[in-house]
Amino acid sequence: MVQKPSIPKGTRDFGPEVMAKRNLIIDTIKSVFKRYGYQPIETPALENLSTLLGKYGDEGDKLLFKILNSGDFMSGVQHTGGLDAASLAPQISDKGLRYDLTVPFARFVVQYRNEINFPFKRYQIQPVWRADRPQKGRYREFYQCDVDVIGSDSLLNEAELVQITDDVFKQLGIKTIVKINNRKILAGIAEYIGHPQSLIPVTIAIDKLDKTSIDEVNRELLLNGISQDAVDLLQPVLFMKGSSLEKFNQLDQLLAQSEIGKKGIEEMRNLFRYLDHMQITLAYELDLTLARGLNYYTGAILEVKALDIPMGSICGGGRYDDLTGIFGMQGVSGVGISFGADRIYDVMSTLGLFPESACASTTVLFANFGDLEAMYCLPLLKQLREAGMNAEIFPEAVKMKKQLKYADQKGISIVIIAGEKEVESNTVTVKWMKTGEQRSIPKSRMLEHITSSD
RNA sequence: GUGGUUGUAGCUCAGCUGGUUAGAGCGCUAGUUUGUGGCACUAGAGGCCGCGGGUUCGAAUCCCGUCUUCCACCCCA
Repeated sequence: MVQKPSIPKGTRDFGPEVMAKRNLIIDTIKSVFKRYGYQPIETPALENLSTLLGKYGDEGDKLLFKILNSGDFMSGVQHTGGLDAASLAPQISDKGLRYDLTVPFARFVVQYRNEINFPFKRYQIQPVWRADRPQKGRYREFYQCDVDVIGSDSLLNEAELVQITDDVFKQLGIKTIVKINNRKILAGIAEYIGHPQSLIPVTIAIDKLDKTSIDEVNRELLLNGISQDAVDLLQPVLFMKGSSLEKFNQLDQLLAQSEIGKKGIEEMRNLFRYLDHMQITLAYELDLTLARGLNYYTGAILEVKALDIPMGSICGGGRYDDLTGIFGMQGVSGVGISFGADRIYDVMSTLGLFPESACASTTVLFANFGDLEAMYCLPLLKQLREAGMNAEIFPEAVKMKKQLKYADQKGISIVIIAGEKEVESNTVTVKWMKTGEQRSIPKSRMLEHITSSD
């Protein structure tokens, strides 16, 4: 045998059973998006590296898949800077695979700004690629399902996104908690502890609080040049207890001197007020330790975690005030979230949340007894399909045992048996696979018999 | 990018400190049942022991490299 074929690390093939379940997730998400008035767009897998680079921080840049230029791309290369990847890469690659859907969307908005009707509500469900090292719940190619509304500052949008996650995860049967925070509050906290410049290291450090100990976090803060006094000031924030409303009241005290902090608190108060009126059924809370790395967020940030299972966030997003500014269009604010279809799949799969019916593709199978009998079946087959039923005929006149086994494994619920006897008497035998019950029916009444028994 | 881990039949795995024809369960095929799936019984097929190199009289087993898997970190969906 030749060497077995394989696929690149971190990528996957999806067989029919897996696809059925993936589609269940994606169809659910899509239908919810539509119900809130979002419209679909798609963008190319490839983007110019210039639109991708610098949007996700240094870490993100490293994780970009870069595409080699076509043709004799080495001919014009200057290697005065040495032969290392860093100096060579910009010379031999000017395209890359998209890293997420938000940045391409910002590019799209700027590019078509004159044709877009603002506020623009769009959804986008496509794969993205990251040159990460794969592990559980982390792939190099995975699907994101993004909803964003751009061109509106209203916090109603943030609230709506929470409502959407509520709808999606309720429908899929996943118990979740939505963690909400605000970059402005984080900035206020950075001001409060006297390190307004160190917003990013501070947030990254406190983001780890749910993973490591408070001592670890404090150590990291000190390592990043935060003074001991500042770390001491931070402690009451990290240990803040109580309901979201109680936390707001405490923050009022702490951040009284910070304009941006007060703005953040006000935003969150309003958001939570909206949420109260939306009758959200899943849990949501203010979580001051939620940071999120993507550095384009400026306002609300949110993340959804599945309860009952240890897994990274299955959904995340936030408000970005100036993502389009990078592409030369100022003053357009957007907010959006991204559902991780692959992680949602993993969660549902390990929790056994997929309904059995998710896999059934065909409802009715006609057994094949030979050419003559098959021709007897063909008009009946067409009749079922026209009635909207998924039906097929077994293509070979092999033993019935084999045909029934095929039906059994494919989850087909009804088998129509029409052999010599049935052809002669102008009937069909209808067999229900689940119960084993079967009945002889005049062929003219087959359709109503099958549809009425559903 | 750093540290670790894994790879044996289609799948899940066993194979002790190197020693003859590499095993099990499930699945698959055929039969018991010439027009009846699941259950049962019987028989059978199926392995470059991830790939490449090395040590040895002898390697699935030891060593090196490589790819892959999974985990922790980093970061994230």
